[in-house]
This record gives sequence, C-alpha cells and structure tokens, in this order.
Amino acid sequence: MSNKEVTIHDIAEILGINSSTVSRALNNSTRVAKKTKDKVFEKAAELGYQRNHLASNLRKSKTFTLGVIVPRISRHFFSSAIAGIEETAFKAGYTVIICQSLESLEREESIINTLLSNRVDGVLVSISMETKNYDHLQGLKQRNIPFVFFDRHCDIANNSKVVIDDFEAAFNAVEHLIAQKSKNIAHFSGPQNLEIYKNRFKGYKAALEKHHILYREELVISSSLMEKDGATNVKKMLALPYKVDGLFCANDVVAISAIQYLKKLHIKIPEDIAIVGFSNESISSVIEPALTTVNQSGLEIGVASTNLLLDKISDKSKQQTHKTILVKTNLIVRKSSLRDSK
Amino acid sequence: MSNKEVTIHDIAEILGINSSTVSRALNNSTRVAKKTKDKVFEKAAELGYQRNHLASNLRKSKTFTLGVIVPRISRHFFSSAIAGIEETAFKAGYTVIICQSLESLEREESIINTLLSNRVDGVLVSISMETKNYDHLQGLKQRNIPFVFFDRHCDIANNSKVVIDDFEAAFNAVEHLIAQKSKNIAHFSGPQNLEIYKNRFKGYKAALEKHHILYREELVISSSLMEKDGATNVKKMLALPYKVDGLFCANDVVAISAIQYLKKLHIKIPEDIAIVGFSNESISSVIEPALTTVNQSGLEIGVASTNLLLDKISDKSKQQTHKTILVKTNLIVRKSSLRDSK
DNA sequence: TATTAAAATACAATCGATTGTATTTTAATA
DNA sequence: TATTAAAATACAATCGATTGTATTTTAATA
Repeated sequence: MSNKEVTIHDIAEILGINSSTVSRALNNSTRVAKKTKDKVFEKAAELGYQRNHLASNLRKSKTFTLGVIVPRISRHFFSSAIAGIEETAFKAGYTVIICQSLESLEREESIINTLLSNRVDGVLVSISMETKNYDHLQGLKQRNIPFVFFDRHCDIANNSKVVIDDFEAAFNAVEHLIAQKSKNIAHFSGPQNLEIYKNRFKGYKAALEKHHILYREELVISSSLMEKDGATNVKKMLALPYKVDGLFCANDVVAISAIQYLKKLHIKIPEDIAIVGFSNESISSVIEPALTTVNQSGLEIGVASTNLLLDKISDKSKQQTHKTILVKTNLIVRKSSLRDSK
Repeated sequence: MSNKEVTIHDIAEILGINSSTVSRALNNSTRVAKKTKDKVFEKAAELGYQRNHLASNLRKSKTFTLGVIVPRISRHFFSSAIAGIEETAFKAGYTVIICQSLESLEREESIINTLLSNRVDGVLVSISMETKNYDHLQGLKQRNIPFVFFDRHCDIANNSKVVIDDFEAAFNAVEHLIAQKSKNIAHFSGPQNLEIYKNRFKGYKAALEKHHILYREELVISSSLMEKDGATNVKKMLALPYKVDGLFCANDVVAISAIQYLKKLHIKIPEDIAIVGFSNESISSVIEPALTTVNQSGLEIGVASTNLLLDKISDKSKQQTHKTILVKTNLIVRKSSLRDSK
C-alpha cells in the first residue's frame, strides 16, 4: 500500500479536480482559488504527499542541485569549505552533491560526467594536481553550465574563481623569513599547472627582489608536494652550493615532512633553517617545532564561491560576467621560523 | 544550438531507427544487434550525448543517490566518515548528497524532506543532539527507504547501525584513569537521548564496579557537551563534597574547555585531576597538556555504514534484516592523564 | 522454396509534475 | 437581466528515458 507513492493525480482524483490545479495549488499559484488551495494542502498533508523532484526537475530542467568537486574531503581546508558551501546552498534551497577526485584526473573526468548526467545547475571545483588537460572543464562550458573554481583553479579563458591571494600570502611569508635574517631562501614549489603554485612562486620571487636578494633558479625545487617529497627535496636542497637558511614551502604537508627529515640530520629549526608552510593544516600546530604557516579560511572561501555560483546561475542572461574574488589570508607565526636569538 | 540538449530521440532520428532501440543500445541490451549498437555509440559520442538521469531515474524510480546527514561537516570525525562514504558509494556507482543538521532538529527534519523529495535510494544519518523526536526518521521507515545510523544513533525499533563500541571504549578509558590511581572519578556526560552517551556512561559505571569503586550519581554531570559547558560543569564538580581526582569526558570539546578552566583555577593536570576525553579531535593533541582520548576511525565507520546501506538497498526482499556493526576504538594516552609520579 | 523459430526493431504507454491554451464559472458593469 | 471581463479550472502536450508487447526481419530447418 505504501509502496505506491502519492502523486498529484491521487490528490486530484480524491478532490474531484484536475491534477494541473493541484500542481498549481501546491506551488501557490495565483491562478488557484484560496478555497481550493486549502483543500489541496490539507489532503496532501493527510496523504503524506512528497513532491517528486525528479519529475519536477525533468519538466523544469532545473535541479536546484550543485556539484562540488574537491581533491579530498577529509582535508581540513576542504571540509571547512564544504561546510560553508553546504550551508550557503541550503539557505538558498539548493542541495549539494559532493565528490572527491582523490587527485586523479580520471576520477575528475568521471565525476564531471556524473554531474552532467545528474543535470546539476552549477559546479564548484577545486581541481586535482593531475589536472593538466582541461577538456572536461571545457565540456561544462560548452554545455553552458555555470561553474566556479575555488582555491585550486586553472587558466581556462573567462572563468570565475574564488581564491586566496596566493601572491600576497607568499610575499608576506617570505618577507617574514627575511625579517628573521634568512639570506638564502629556498622554495619548495608545486605542480606549475596549478595557478596557486605559480602565484606562490611569484610572491616568493617578488619578496626577494624587493629586499635585493638575488633570485637563484636552483633554489626553487618543484615536486607534487606529497609527504614522500619532503626528504627528496631536502636532499636536493642540501646538495646545492649555498648555505640555505630559510625555506618557504608551498604547502604544509611537504613542510612537515621536510622538518622531520631535517631533524633526522640534526639540522636545527629555526636556528639553521627557518621554515614557513602554507595552509595551516591541523598537523602544523602539532609538529615540533610548530610550523609557521599561512592560514586560509576554507569556510569563507566556500561561502564566497557558492554565492558567486548562485549569482551566475540566476543571471543566465549576462552569463558572460567573470569574476575573481580574492580572500585574505594571515600568517600564523610559530616556532619553526622564529629566531629569538640574534 | 547547444542550448537544446541531445536526447535519444535525436540519435534515433539521425540513424533512422526508433528511440527505444537507441535506449536499449546505450544500455547494452542483448536485444540490439552489435552493428546497431556500434552506430549508436558512435553517434552518441559524436553528438556529445549525456544520458539524462532525471528522466531515467523517474522512469526506473531508482536514483543511485545516497543522502548523508551529519551534524557538522567540518568536524574531523565526520569529514573522515564522509570521505569513506563518498569513496565507497562512488565505487558502487552511487552519488552522495551531503547535508549538515548543525545540531538542529528542525534542519534535520527539513533535510529529510529534501532527501525524500529527491527520492534518494538510502540515507546515512548521524543524528543531531536535539533529536529527541523520531517522527521524521519513522517517516523514512514508513516509506520503506533503507537507512543506516552511523556514530550517533537512537533507539528506534529495528534499525541498522554502525557504531563504535562506546561501552568498551568508555570502560577502557575509565580503567586507565583507575590505573593512574584516580579514586574519585567524575563523568561529564551528554544528552541521554543519544545512545552513544548512554553507553559511555554505562562503560564508566561498569569500570568503577569492576574495580570496587563506589558509583556516586552526583559525580555524573550531564550537559550538551559544548565549549560553554566546560566551566559550568567544572564548577558543579568542584562544589561536590568529594576530592575529584579523575575525569572522564564524553567528548573532547568539553574536556578541553574543562582543562582550560581548571588551568585558570591553578588546578594541576594530571597531578590533581587526570582527564580523558573522547573522539580524538585534532585540537586534543594541541592543548597543553595534550589530551588523552579515545580514537575512532571515521573513515572505517563511513565505509562500513555505506556497505551496510548498499546491502540493504539491493536486498529489497529481506529488508527486514537489521544489523549492528561495532567498530573498534583505541585509547590514545597523552599527558592529561599520565602520572609518572605516584 | 515454404515454414518456423529466433533475433531485431518499432510502437505505445509510462514515470510524475509542469505549463500554455481552452473552457467554464463567477463577478462586475451596463 | 444581458453582456463582458476576470478568475478559476480543465485539457492536453511535454520533459527524456524505459519497457512490455507487437511487428518485422533474419536465420534455421524441413
């Protein structure tokens, strides 16, 4: 009995009216008399009617659903961003489908297909490290599905994005290292297909220039910034003919594994090498010495990017607006870079 | 041009065949000749056809979508659980809609309605602290929608759940306090509508009994376990006519705010009072002294509950099976409870 | 070649709600 | 009361895919 779901036709039949009137009544249309509406609402409640969004969405070709793609849900930054996204979307009557690429381009492509098939109204995406081919994202564009990058973006023409000011954050981080009397500052950089790493690198370079410190290409060591890269990078760095005394890492993960390896080598932090990371992952405050790092508010980015996306969705007309929102960061100074001696 | 989406009818028309054949071809039915399938697949790829899941789902009344309700996405435990859920669901071809109740019953009810309207195939839920009325959950049941509780559950008849062994975990935690020579052990308990808090309380009591320590009702202080409750609870505790020297908290949040308040009062931890929390939130390793706590793997719980739910969904027949899966925990001993002196 | 079975395809209804248009009812005005 | 406008409701097509049944085509057998 409860197998068959209650439809507007059931309500219509019972009340002896047409299903179109029931539909309009439930949608509170002005075309339906108050008296009829009351009867419909009462009967709907009585029968436990639940509107079938599938049918409704199919007809309206609008789903009130947003797709979200992140590299990994359990990363603190992303889970905060998702929390902000969900809350903002929920308030606006949207539902959120969350997917994680796990840093795999293949999965990312597959996710986009799934989201397209589910006809989401818009997509929020923070791309994977592997994403050097943008065909799947162009696909979104061709289909005219609004999307907004947050945090990790790429340089597709005419996109909207919400990002932190990577340049400025990196600039400040490196200036801090310079203030701590670092002379030879190395940089562990990330995949250069990601704009965030390009900009962090640019900020690093600009800070050196401002303080008349010679930029040396060899001091920039690129990797995928995973845990395993810490030791490898440090080896490369120590093999250089410069006495590195400052290190700016493009994320916390590599900074922390670098610290661990340096400690094994009995190199003192911050005395020998002052270190700054990026992201303020929760581990960064736990490591000994605690890691100085750039704090970025995932929640704020999530909220801002959702609002931007919702704007784009409702603004179908002037779809051509493309915005970049820069969210401010702050440097959290901890022991890994603080030289009280001198 | 790209406005109108490509449908099976377009493909059918171009190839001069019927749309039902196109549908069957795309679904790789044995009723379609190999030659026809090839033509269909080729044309579909050429036109950039994307199956409309809304239409398909409506017809099949099956959505391959799971609803997930958690109190708060950004909590480390829940984001790990969600990561496990998403990964398991994705592998099985399911999509995941994530919603957060923010500990509000009203929002939880509203979310359930949304999920019902979206006709999810199943629901994973960790209930809010406010949830003392189970009507909305009964609604899921009446509609015959499979659901599985994870972590926070309630005592609806005949449900399936994946939970940690709260009793055992609490028992071990309190035994640890006893081993550290605590004689008067208080317990900060949570809302008794949540089974997890009931069971943690039972474990506390059982450990006392085993070690022939008199159980005193006054030593159990219930609250909503929020940050604000730490100081209030501590005040109540110190007003008691017993010299409390051990404290088992039902979550980390209240444990940490208790520690902070106790430090203000210059009460030494662990010397004066040894403290154990519950959940291993990331802050717990940061606080001074670091908090001894029960570690629970969100990922593991997420994976297990998703598998259980998927089983229930495919097992429509023997729907009546109800399972409880207990996931093991371990106690992480840190400074807040370790008395090296004695 | 004629007959029959099997394979392939076409037809048409359906999932449940929405919406433009047509029709009926009610209210307003002459 | 007759006419007209406005309000309320009914009709019917539609969104795109699926699926049971009917029909046509192909292959197998007599």
